[in-house]
This record gives sequence, structure tokens and C-alpha cells, in this order.
Amino acid sequence: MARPRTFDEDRVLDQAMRAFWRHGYEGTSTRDLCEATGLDRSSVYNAFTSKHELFRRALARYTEAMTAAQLEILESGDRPAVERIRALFAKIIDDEFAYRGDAPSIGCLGVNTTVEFRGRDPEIAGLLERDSALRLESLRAAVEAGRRDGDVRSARDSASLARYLNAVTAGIRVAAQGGADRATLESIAETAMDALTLS
Amino acid sequence: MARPRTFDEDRVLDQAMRAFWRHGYEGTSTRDLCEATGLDRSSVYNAFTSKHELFRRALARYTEAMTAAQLEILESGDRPAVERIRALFAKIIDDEFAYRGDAPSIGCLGVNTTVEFRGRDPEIAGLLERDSALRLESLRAAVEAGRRDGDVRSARDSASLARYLNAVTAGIRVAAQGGADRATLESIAETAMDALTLS
DNA sequence: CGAATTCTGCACCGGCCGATGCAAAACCAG
DNA sequence: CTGGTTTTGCATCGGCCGGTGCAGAATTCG
Repeated sequence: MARPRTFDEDRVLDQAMRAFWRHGYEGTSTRDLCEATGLDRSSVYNAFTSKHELFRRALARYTEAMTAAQLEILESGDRPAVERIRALFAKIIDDEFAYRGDAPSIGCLGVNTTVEFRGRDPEIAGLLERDSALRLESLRAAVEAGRRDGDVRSARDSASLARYLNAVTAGIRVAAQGGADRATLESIAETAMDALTLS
Repeated sequence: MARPRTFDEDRVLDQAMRAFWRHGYEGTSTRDLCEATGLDRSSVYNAFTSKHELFRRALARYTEAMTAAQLEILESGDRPAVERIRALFAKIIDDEFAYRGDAPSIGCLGVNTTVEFRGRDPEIAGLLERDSALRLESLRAAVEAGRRDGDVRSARDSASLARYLNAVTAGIRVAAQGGADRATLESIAETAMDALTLS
């Protein structure tokens, strides 16, 4: 009954996400977004109403994909829980070296956004908080399972250990953006595991 | 032999630093800087040549002050090394709750800048790297001392443990900006110490 | 085909951006 | 008091910002 869109909305969201990921929210202009997506500005505004709304949807898409991938690693049943936690660290480190050429890591859009917005935008903060809660719960369950396996020997409660692991992942991300090499990040991750496995 | 300045350069640097700290580099306009410092734009440009240069100097001032305070804690001779490392965590957590009202934490200007610039600015990256090296060396020495005290029982080498501790501090900072409360941050810090003290 | 509806391309809006030009003011040395 | 030098206040620059208006193209339905 009307003219159909000539672009795929998800594809555009992906391309916008990458632009925001690379240059941040403020650092990405609506012109940049048009160049990244191939759309005209009026099409962007017609489909996504504002830069802020486009960012919110791109960020939501990112966290959903990223967290789904991480939960899949944490909850795959075919190996011990501590190995799954180690695999999560390995994936995060891989990610830090994936989407870049010689350039430094672009980190995690979630962490970048947390730092850029500092909770001043309630909508964005809420989105990040819900995502964080998902990951924390999965981490907690993995820690709990590791404890049952006898691999987690820490006396601390699993929720605290989960929050600790989550903070370490953010720290690894920041270290990567600071220029740390792969061996350094791996060493940090291995060391972090000691807090769980040692008694 | 000429008209003297009516402002104190260090005071202006401090005020500019706070503005950048709160809103980031891109998020702070030269008009904002004028409002924060009470100077006119031409005075700012006359004294600091450009926004970028003013930021560089403000960041240098921040890292010097911050790192000096942290090294003082790490190297104060009146208590065991692990206690000094714990005190460092306590100070970092205190800082996260210091310069804010009800607003979320503004974190650490060094971490914020690392994330915002992602190493794309060599001058800024170099400054942050030198600062990081200072803190890492001090941490390494403290870990070493803790080992001699018998408190650090980890089998890992001290340099790795230092990098690990440094990453955890960044993670704590990010967690604070994500809205974590004091008890959570303290729990993360305590848990992180387990990787050093347990065997 | 024609009517209705949506999307697209382009020009344009006011406003803020970092940076500069310039003249007047303020100071010091003589 | 004068000449030399720097700082200061204000106006202004070109350019980019997010966002909008509008005419015409493209599509589906009758």
C-alpha cells in the first residue's frame, strides 16, 4: 500500500553499531552514520526517529548478541564450569583482537558506553544494567557449578565471585584499549581465576 | 615589561581538569572550559594554544597527582605490603564516591581517557602509558614485598600480579560508573586480593 | 490507470564547534 | 610620562552538528 524500504533494518543497525562502537556516541555524527549505512539522513530519521534512538537500538542489539554468545559459552554443558569461565575470558580476549587492524582495540561497546554516559542517561543506564544482571546471574550459576565440581574452592559467596569476574572482564577490556598485548591479557585472566580456584 | 596574567595557571588547569573529568574530552567545549575557569576564550588559547593542549596538560596534572597519591600509599613503610595494596583499593573506592553528589561516579580520568581515545592519539596514549608503567612498577614492588612478608603466596610472578591488580582497579572504576554501590566495590577488591594471598 | 501512502534525495534551518583577529586595556622598564 | 609588550574582551570566521521541510519517486491497492 506504500513504497517499501530499500534497506534491511537489521543490517543498518549492525553498521550503525559498528560506527558507534568504533567512535563512541558523541564521536559519531549523523553524517558518519549515513556513510556507514549508505542511507540518507532523512531515511535514518524516518526509520529511527533520532540519533539517540538509533544508538539505543544499536546498543540493545549489541548487548543481546554479545551476552547471548557469552551465556552460550558459560552454559554449554560439555565441560566443567571453571573451564567454561576460562573459555569466556578467552572469548573476550579474542574479541579484543578481532575487529581491528593495526589499530588499538575498540573494546566492548557496553563498557565504552558505561564510561561515556556515566549513568547520566537513565534509558541507556537501565539497558546496560539489565544486560549486566543477565551476565552476573549466568556467572553466578557457573561459579556455583564450579563449586559443586570441587574446582571453585573460594570461601566467598558465588554472587560476589560473579561480580568480581564481571569487573575483571571490564578491566581486561580497558587494559586492551590501553595497548596491552595478548599475553598480558591472558595472564590477567589466568591470575583472576586463582581467586576462585585457590583456597 | 608587559601586562601580567590575572589568573593562576595551575588553578585554571585544575578547573579544566574537573570539567574534562566530568564530561570527557569531546563532551567539554571550549565555552564550557571558559565557564569552568572564568577565563575568556582568547585567554585560554593565548595561554594553552589549543583545546587539545589544554587537555594534555590537565590530564598530565591529573595523572601526576593521582599516581603520586597512590604511590605514597603503596610505598608508605609503616605497614605490611598487602595492607598497603588493600589501602590502595580503599582509596580508589573512596575516590569513586568523593567528587559527586547524587550523580553516578565520574570514575578515573585516566580510565575515561583510555576508553575515549582508544590509543588513537599517540601523545595521549604515551602519557597514559608512562603513568601506567609507574603504577605497575610500584605495584610490582609492593607485591614483591608482600611475598617476602609471607602474605603473598601466589606462585605467579610479581609483574603479572601487578598487571592483574592494575586491571582490577580499572574494572572497579567501570563498575562504579555502572552504578555499583560501595559494598559491591569493596567485595570486588577483597576478592581480588585472594589471588595474591591464597596458595 | 489513478489514488493513496510511504520512502528517498536534496536543500536548508538555527545553533554550537574550535579557532582567530583586533583594538583597547594593563602593566613594566626607561 | 612614554614606548614596548602582553593580556583581555568582544566580534567574527568557516564548518560541522542534529534535525526538518518538501518535492518527487516508488510502490500497493482499487
